[in-house]
This record gives sequence, structure tokens and C-alpha cells, in this order.
Amino acid sequence: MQADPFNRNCGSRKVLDRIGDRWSVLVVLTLAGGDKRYGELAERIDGISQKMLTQTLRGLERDGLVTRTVHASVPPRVDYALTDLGRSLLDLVAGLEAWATTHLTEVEAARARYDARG
Amino acid sequence: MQADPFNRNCGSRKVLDRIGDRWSVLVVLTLAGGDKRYGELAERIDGISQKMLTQTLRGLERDGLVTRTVHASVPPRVDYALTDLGRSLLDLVAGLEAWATTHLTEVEAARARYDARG
DNA sequence: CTCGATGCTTCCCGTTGGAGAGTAGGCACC
DNA sequence: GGTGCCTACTCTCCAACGGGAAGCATCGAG
Repeated sequence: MQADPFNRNCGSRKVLDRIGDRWSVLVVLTLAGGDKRYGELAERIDGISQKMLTQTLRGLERDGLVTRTVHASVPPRVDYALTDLGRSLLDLVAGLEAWATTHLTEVEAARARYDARG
Repeated sequence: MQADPFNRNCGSRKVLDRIGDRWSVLVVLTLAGGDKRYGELAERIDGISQKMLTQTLRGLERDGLVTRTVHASVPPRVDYALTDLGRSLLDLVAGLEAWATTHLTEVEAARARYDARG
């Protein structure tokens, strides 16, 4: 069986959904700078809800992209870090970020043009 | 003002959401092979609803990534194609697809491990 | 003995997305 | 002339998803 993201039942579609997820991209980018705590991630990624941060981290952990380390202290401390697999995604998501920032003005210009015509 | 996708109000966040969208990625990949009609896209991208296909195409058109050409014939014919801007995304989304397919087995293994521990 | 810190979890509700039926408009066949 | 048929949507209904806020568990500090 060949991997084919265009087939909705292929596992690669699910993988693509995960790595293309809006929050996953930002979490991975944030962890690029080294281990981060839950609160640090929440602070850096503006607009993410606690529920979605937890959910995204669980998904990334399940897929082997990040590790979750609990320190038995009070108050609790949980560190998240990229795995080797997660680090192999870094170039790609950094590329997405770079594209978004460098082509921002072109996209906004296109948008203005489109909206002007209606 | 510097573009920062981590800020929820920055335009680059919206651009990142668009190019990281599950359906946008698949539409762009499909259009990589040349112009496609609405029905061809719907057929190729397994599992997409008509509503989301229309919505995704409109979004991509608005952002200047694809063009929409209506041929005044009966039955109607509408062709979609990538713009230069859209083509500049190709390497990136092809990279995502490649990552998904090549690391599929690793991700599935990680998932099985995670689920086994629970 | 209450407060605060931290990392969640739960509840409520508005928004989003999927499924499927309906629409427009002219040609083609009976 | 009526009945389909074709394509690219558009509309309607409903389930699922995501945001916001509040609750929970733990233990030391004050």
C-alpha cells in the first residue's frame, strides 16, 4: 500500500492534518528555541486557549514529535521538548513561517484587490 | 511593525492559518499538476465537502494564490490554476506532503507506543 | 487556614464543517 | 413542449469542534 494524503483513509492524511494544524505549527516553532513549560507556551502563542494547548501538546506527544516531562514539585512543573522526529519538521515549519512573513504584503495586496472588486 | 505569527492580530498569523489549512494544502498540491476544474478537484481530494472546496478556493483566490476562470458555456466550466504566488508555495507544501509520507511509519509507531501505555 | 502557583479538566455555548438536497440555464432527446 | 441532464455551486439542517471561564489537585508560605 502506498501512502497517499489524497485518500481520506490513508494515515498520511492524518499526519498531514497534524503538521498542517494552525496550533501545531506554532507550538513546534516555539519549541525550536529549546524546552518550554506549559505556561511559557501559553504566553508565547497569543490567542491559544488552554484547552487547545493541552490538546495540541497531547497530539504532538502521541505522534512522537514532542516529549512531556513532569517534575514532581510544588507547584507542578511540566517541560515540553522536541524529539528528533519533531526537529526533523523544523525546517519545514520554519519555511511556512518565513513564507507567511515574507509574502504577507503580497497576500494583503491581493486581498484588497479582491475585496475592492467584490 | 514587524510581522509576527505569534501575535494573534498580525496579518501573518492569518496567512499562516491559510497556508497551514488542511484543505488548502491539498488543493495547492492538486493544482501543482496544472489547471483543474471544480469537479476534478472534488474527485481528487477525497473527503472534501462541496462547501469546503468552494470556501477554500475562494480563500485561495482572495489571497492571490489561485485564479478562477469562468467559461461561459453550457454546462458551466470553471478552471482553477496557481498564480506565481501560489507556485512559490509549492516547494513548501510538497515538503509537507513528503514529510507526511516518509515519516508515516514513525508516527504510527509512536502512536501505537503511546496508546499502549495509555 | 486561607492564599497562591501551575497545569490541567469540565461545562456551556457560539461557530464551523459535513451530508445531502436544491438551483440556474441552456441543450438534447423523445 | 416536456423531461432530463450537466456543472458548479448554494442552502439547510445538525453534529462536532473550539473559545472562555470556572473548577480541581497539591503543598508550602504567610
